[in-house]
Amino acid sequence: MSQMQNVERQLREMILGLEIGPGERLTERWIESRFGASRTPVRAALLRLETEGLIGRDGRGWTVAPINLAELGQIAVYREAVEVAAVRLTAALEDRSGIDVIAAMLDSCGAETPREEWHRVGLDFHIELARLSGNEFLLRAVRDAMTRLSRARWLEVRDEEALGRAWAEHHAILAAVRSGDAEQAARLLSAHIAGSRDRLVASLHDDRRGLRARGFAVVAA
Amino acid sequence: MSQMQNVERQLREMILGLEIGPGERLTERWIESRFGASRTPVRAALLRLETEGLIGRDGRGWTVAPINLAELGQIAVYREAVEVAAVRLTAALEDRSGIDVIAAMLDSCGAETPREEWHRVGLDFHIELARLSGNEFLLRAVRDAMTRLSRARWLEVRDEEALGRAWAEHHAILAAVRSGDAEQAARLLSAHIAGSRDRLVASLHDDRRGLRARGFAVVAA
DNA sequence: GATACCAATTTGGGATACCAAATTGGTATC
DNA sequence: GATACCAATTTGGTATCCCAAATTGGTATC
Repeated sequence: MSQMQNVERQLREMILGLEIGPGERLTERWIESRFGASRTPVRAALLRLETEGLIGRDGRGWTVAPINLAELGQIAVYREAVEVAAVRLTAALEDRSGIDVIAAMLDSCGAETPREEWHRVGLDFHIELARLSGNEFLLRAVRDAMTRLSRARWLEVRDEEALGRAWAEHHAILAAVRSGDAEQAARLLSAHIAGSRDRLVASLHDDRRGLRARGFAVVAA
Repeated sequence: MSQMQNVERQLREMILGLEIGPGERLTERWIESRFGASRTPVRAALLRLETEGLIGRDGRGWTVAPINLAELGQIAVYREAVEVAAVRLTAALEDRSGIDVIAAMLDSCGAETPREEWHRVGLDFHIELARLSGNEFLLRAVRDAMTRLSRARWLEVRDEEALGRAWAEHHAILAAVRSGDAEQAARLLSAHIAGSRDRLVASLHDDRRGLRARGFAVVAA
């Protein structure tokens, strides 16, 4: 594993895990000393994370991307387009057995499952569903969208009932795809994404003072 | 303009302009001497072009991305999803006057317009149409897709009739968007993209021997 | 006390040196 | 003539050094 991949992976995890807060300033020298790498791999990693949208340039200097409520809305539109396209492709496949693997992944979450696991499974559901389409670009788009949504979803206040509803909606989508009903799958997926977006934006909007108090930059919609 | 941006821009133009052929090997030292920059900005530029899909790693070393017919098919599916989503958004806008600017762009191409200009306008039409949606992610996706298609479209054998048909289809799409008929616009755009893909892949498939003779790596569908 | 100004520090951009792995070219052996 | 092997070269990965611009902190002036 090269130093650049090392720095990239660890820095991404720190950002996605909110160990480095949204809006925080980053200096190449700090990263250098933090991970024990020289500036060359550090800069390479920063360039890559920039294309992922996790960090951005702030004039001279680097900044962890803030939580941007308007952007979250645009991402929802974007992912709806690509996820629906992917699910339509998958529903038209002859072999849709990959669905069962995803269903098993959902079922691995129970009442005592830690919150981190729910979070990961919730993201992976959409990524793995897109993967079944066999289209690399749709998959990449969904993965990219989920990466950008990851931090916001982590900050979202979700009760037991919301988790259960998402779980049920996921299963309903899978059932539609399994039966080959592309229209039904598209309908359910669209509704799921729209509802997910509404709850997410509403939650962050309501909590924005608390988030800012924690040092997290939140850009209004 | 930083050296990194300089190298990135010039190298991108050389690749998209086929001055460096698909499949060709690149060494950091050659780029360094070619553009008079040191390795630091060269490496930064290579990392960025890699995320654009224009170059890739070939174990140890860099390779200009080959023309991949299977990939072109996947890109068509991807761009159909995002372009249709964008056009639906645009058709629902109150102010759709941006359409006229795009129409003027199309009309600036006439019988004596050089081929390069037709090529550029053909790509920009889709990018600018996506921009009207106001969704940054849809725009980025379309721009990315058109960048990846650019070299292949340049290699496509297009007769006068094909150019005229594309021009007419573009105008028909604009007319549907202007009238606010999202369904019609989506239908026309889908058909346009599918037809465009079929002609492109067929043309490159038929010419693949000639392309390989020119030193261009062509990966079969 | 406010402000204009200057020096010291910090920071990102770039250049260069070094290294290990891989490639290459030639040579000796059979 | 084919092949195995070794040295020289090439190449990407990394560390380090230098520089100009920007930021900062203090100081002198009004």
